[in-house]
Amino acid sequence: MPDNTITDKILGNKNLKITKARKLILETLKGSLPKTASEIFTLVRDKDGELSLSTVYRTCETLSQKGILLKSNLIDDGVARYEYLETEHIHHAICLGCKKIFPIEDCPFGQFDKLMQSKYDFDVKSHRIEIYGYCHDCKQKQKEK
Amino acid sequence: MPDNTITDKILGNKNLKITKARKLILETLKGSLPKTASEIFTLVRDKDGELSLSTVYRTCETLSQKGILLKSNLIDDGVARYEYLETEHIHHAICLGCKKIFPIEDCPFGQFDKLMQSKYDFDVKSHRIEIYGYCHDCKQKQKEK
DNA sequence: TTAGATGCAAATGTTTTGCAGGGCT
DNA sequence: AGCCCTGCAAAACATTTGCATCTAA
Repeated sequence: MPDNTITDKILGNKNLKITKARKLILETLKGSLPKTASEIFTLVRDKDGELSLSTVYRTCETLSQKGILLKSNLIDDGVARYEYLETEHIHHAICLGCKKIFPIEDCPFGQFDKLMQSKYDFDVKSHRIEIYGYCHDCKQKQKEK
Repeated sequence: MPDNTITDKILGNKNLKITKARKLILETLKGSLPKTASEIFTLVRDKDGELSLSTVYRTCETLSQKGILLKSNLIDDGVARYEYLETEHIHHAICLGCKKIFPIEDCPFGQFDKLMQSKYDFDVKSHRIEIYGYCHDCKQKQKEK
């Protein structure tokens, strides 16, 4: 009676045990914006199961090291965030006003990796682009000041 | 007898008092790679003056908010780093092996800001590109394993 | 059965803050 | 003089870790 969900496959392929904690965290993060450990903790609790905060930290760390999640500090507020690493390539725009994170589908990076290779002898594994500015809403508010 | 160094001008232009702490920190950061608060603390101490660690934090925070420094968490090790925001546009490549940070002069970003504007109505103030991979040295070591 | 996962509580390390004194303008 | 800046020590947070218990393979 194998209930092979996508989540199970992901974990299985990386030699990771399929546990409640891992499934809950992946389901919480899937298709959503980057979240902090304590946000994940709360979301999981609201949904079904109980997970300790340290398990959230440990699990997110493990999944990040396996390349399933991406750990980042987009907002530079001293809190790490984890996001599901989609196969598609996604970057973010961060509003300096409300600190909201907007996903950006366009990646202008095309052949840059090759340049890094030839010019710096640097093997590019991944890259991240972050854009800082003001979103539509906050732009309005700025004008009102 | 105005000894108007560049540092003084920078501070003056932003309506910031010219204090020992600010000068020391700016001089320490100028033209160097991103540094943590405690690295700055040590470097300043080794050079001339005494600064408390909390002053380093407070000053870096202030200078970041004025756009003189850039605060970042490039390495995702839970420690914030501050760097002097040069007029020229510089990005970084971070080696996943030794965690060293390499400055990259090339910016492939040309007209991307305009796209952000028209497609997302997002006012771009600045952007950051981070590249993760293996530097020349660590590439060698990887092969040896 | 057994290595690996989890929960709990305590420890660690970074960053922030309150308050009193000192320095810049 | 007046307000902002700094030092010190304590507080607040985020994250990690040790150890005992549990669980997936």
